[in-house]
Amino acid sequence: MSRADNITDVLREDILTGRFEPGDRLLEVALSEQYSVGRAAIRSALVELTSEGLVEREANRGATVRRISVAEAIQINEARAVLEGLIAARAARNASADDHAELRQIIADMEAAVDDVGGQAYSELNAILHRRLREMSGHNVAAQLVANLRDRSAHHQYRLALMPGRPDESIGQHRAIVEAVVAGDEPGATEAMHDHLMSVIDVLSRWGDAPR
Amino acid sequence: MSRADNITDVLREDILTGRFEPGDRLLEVALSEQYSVGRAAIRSALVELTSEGLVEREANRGATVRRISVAEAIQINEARAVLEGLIAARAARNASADDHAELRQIIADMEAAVDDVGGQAYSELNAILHRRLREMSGHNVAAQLVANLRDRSAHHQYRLALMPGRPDESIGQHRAIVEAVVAGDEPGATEAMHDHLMSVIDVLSRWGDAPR
DNA sequence: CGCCCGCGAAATGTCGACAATGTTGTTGAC
DNA sequence: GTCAACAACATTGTCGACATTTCGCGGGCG
Repeated sequence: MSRADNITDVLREDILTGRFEPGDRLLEVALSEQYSVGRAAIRSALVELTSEGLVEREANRGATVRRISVAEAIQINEARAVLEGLIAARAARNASADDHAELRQIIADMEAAVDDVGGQAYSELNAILHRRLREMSGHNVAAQLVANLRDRSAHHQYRLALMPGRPDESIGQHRAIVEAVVAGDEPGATEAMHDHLMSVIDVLSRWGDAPR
Repeated sequence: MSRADNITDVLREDILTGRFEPGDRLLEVALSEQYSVGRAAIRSALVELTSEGLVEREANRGATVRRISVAEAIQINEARAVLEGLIAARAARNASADDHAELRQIIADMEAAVDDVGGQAYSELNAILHRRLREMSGHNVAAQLVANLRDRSAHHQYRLALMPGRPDESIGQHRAIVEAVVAGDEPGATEAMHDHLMSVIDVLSRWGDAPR
């Protein structure tokens, strides 16, 4: 431990990986000791994470890990759907032949990982695919917004990855996205991406407010 | 002056209204004296505005008002286009009869303001229309993202409003948006909003890199 | 017995001073 | 005359102490 370089990234990671759970209080002095950095650094990190939507701060009452309702998670993924639709279109326009080969390889790896238990490998490949598409799109503004939205719904996303049979359902959608991108079909890529995220939203809304 | 309540809002406003111009240095001590608040408050505000994309900070080198290129302004408005498309669809779904009347009134006011010199009145009505649509949509996530994107491209937006004949061009698009929303036509509202912002992008790209 | 006031602990907010870092201007040798 | 090392300055980053606010607890009063 004890890297004072960028405490914000460390704290963000610890929130995303579940080291802190939604609703947990984030006391400045406690974090200050825990990460062995000054309280000022912690404050700065909390301000930044607040405007990223990961932390909630009330005046004079401290900070907590923001609790994301299922309804909000749905909205987040709706926003993702349209933004990633734009990204997919740009990826279809800009991707090189090398990019096409890489995307096809990712799909092949996904097919191999579909039957893995836990879905760990598939989940990572899913993250890689989306990230590479963002990079290929060249659309920095949309890419950054999506990255943030992904973080904000990370907790729900994690639980979703655990659903049995979920990889089976999404592999076809991923293949459709890549095929449209490789074919340079911009509207097709947008629509395929849209369909993919709509199916995520579908699962979320089926959850309603049952578990947890 | 001298309101220490929320220095971030004051600073943001001063940047958006051109009190500080892109590229201007934002020295902590100078701002601290100018607004009569502690340096800590200024630091906090700068961190927040940085993650909003309005301010740029380099380690040990200070903060400046972020310079937005025309290319980035185009990306910002592309992202806005898809997000506001989502918002328009939700507004079409959720707006009440009172909302419909209010939207029609705004369009009527716009028609009356089209010939005003300077475009000041029209520009304000434009802001009101978009803001009300965001509120009617009930889609908080998209609404907040769009509000931020609007701030980030405010400087270019301002110059765009000065273009002669611009209100004439956009009034029809605004009318189409409102008509689709009032009719409850979700895809139509999305498309009308998309067309509207695409015409903004069109003007921006025609600018290319000529002026400034 | 219940309500209200006030005290105190805990946490955040603020301030000032100092350390670290980057920048600029100057001096001196080649 | 030019370039490099150095010194003075300006600015951010960090730390510690103090002020302020909030909330819980308990005692006193009706």
